[in-house]
Amino acid sequence: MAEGLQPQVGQSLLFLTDEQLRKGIEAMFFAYRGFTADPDRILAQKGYGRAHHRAIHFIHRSPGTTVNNLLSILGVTKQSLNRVLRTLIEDGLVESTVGTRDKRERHLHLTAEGATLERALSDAQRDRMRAAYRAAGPAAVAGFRQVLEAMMDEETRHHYEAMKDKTE
Amino acid sequence: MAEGLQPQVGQSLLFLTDEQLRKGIEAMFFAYRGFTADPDRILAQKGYGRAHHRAIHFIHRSPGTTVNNLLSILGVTKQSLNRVLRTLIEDGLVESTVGTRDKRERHLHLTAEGATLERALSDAQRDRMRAAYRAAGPAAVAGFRQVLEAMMDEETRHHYEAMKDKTE
DNA sequence: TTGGAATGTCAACAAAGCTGACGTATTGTG
DNA sequence: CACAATACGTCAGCTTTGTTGACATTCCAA
Repeated sequence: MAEGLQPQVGQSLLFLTDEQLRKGIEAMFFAYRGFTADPDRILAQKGYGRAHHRAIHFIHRSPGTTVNNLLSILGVTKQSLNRVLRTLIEDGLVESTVGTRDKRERHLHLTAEGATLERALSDAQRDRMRAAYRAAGPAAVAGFRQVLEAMMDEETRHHYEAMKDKTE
Repeated sequence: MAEGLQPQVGQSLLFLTDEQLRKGIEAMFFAYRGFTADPDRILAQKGYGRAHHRAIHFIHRSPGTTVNNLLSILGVTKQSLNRVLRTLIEDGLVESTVGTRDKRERHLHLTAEGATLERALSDAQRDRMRAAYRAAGPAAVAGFRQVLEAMMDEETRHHYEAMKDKTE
């Protein structure tokens, strides 16, 4: 809508045409399906869904995290998260312990069984990611990350940045 | 799980470490939320959801497409798509016409009102995309697309490729 | 011409999001 | 201390969007 109105400065803005943007949008849609396909298959066997995967991922990522913290990372309501956490705790994949400093808080950890599932899920997802990275090469990967980061909401980017340097 | 076992060839495989892959996975998760946030707000006002957006997008993209074709692009069941299409048709955003050659088929088009909503949705989504592209630059965008394409399922990539060159 | 394949519709159910209300335990503050 | 705020859990009820199963219509080929 806007691009057609401005003169192109050399060829440097060709990547910003509506057509290029539309392709990017569709690429994002189709790629995200591939991105979730492998874990989805594993989850379906166990009777879980993507919501369980997300909880498991971020508990693994930040062991001992509180419910509230998880809530703000996932961007869902506590009722919604609670439904998922309850089943994971009942099934013995997640452990919830009362906080020592603040007893209102619950600290979340994966049990051995939970860690096993986490491993299976992230192995599957990483395998595809690795294949894509390898096919595209390091320079493309850097660009990939740059664009994704620029696409995030301001607040979301803070969560992302905060976790970025944890283990490097 | 696998990376630690192989010797790194110079520094060229550093981008394939589990840690790098994990960051890519989280970037994908967080970015996708941003990617859908703007259209979601518009849709919520009108009482629609993401499924309506996807239908509208691809009908706009391929006017006259059949239900079956749309089905294979979207990767959902016909019953699920049908519910969405029915409301869009009832609300006068989409027109369904019986096929002339094969009367079993329905050909789908956007009405003027449907095209207006499509415009609003894709403007919003493109605005964010454009900002991200502009911030990252043309080289990063090329890499972004490369990695996304490599991440798609084989069959999905065919859909993507088929639509790629339609208007260029 | 008739039976099977393809296309699309209706019904009922499940996962996972949401809002709103409320209970309980704990913490912090005036 | 009294009381407000915080953290968490839960119940009820609704919405979106996916699923399977059953069925009507249409086409095509034996």
